[in-house]
Amino acid sequence: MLTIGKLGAQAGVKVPTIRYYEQIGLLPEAGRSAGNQRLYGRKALERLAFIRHARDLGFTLEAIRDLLSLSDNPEQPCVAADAIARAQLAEVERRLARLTALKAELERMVVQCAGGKIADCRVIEVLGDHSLCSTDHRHLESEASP
Amino acid sequence: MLTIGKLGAQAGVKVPTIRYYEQIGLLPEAGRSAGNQRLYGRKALERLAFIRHARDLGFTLEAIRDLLSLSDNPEQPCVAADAIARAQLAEVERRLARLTALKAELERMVVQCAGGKIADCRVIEVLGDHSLCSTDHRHLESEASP
DNA sequence: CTAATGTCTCTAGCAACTATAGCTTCAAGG
DNA sequence: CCTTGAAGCTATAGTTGCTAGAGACATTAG
Repeated sequence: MLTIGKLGAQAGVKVPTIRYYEQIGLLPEAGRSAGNQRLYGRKALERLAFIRHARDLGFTLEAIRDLLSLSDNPEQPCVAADAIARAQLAEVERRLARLTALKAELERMVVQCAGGKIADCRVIEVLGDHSLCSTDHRHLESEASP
Repeated sequence: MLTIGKLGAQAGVKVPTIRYYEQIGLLPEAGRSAGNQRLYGRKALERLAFIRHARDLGFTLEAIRDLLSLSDNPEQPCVAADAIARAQLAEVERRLARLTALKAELERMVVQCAGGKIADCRVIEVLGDHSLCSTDHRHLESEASP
């Protein structure tokens, strides 16, 4: 049996985070010792590892909740889990595209800063003036005006 | 003179967000009309565009606060602004690396889910079992254990 | 002049934790 | 056996960057 501290160390999750996961129902309420301390077994460790891993992959806690409920009834078809993974993949690809454009722009900014005064600093200038942006990068304007 | 709505439309920032920026001191308190409504001029528009642009590039509001205070004294050397931009670039590169690994794993998950039952679905398994991860993708274990 | 839209303040909420305070329990050393 | 320090407990509040709602006042189009 593991105390919450050992569990957290093994799963790579901080102690308050484990209690938080229990509080929001991602982890079942743990059994307690005589002195009211939480005790965990192998199943809890696996479940927490699952959550940890999914978080690392960028799944929201809501998506993880869905995945867990799927894995709790393993006779259902795989379609739902597949859909969740596909949605996440699409989201990841969107973020990748954004970050790539963003990186290009930041590199441009950094390269152009020749160490002069702020007055001629391209970092400030580029941030202040949209027209200095690279060609067709439109900075989420579509996203931000709904 | 622009009302807050026009300002927001021109800068691509929602009205409550502008009030929020004023509240946390990123924008100075705006002048008011006879009827107590905020009124903005060209300078406010520029400052807001700067903030908007920097947010799009992923700068935190704290970093933006620093950049703004820099640009308010334009006789200083550029080094600080350069450092902020470089830090931002490094952070973006970290996120890119993570997302790229993540995408590979999600693709693997989606491919392996061939439409069977959950019981044989790798999507769940991959997330639950670290050892099934692709080669050397270590899922931030280093980052998460401080 | 009225109706619709816009703006005002204030409060509360979102995700996903993190931190603090003030206690109790546990494991190990002397 | 006792003490001390780490680890645990609960409960509450804070974080970042907004977003949403309520209820009242201002402005503008027809």
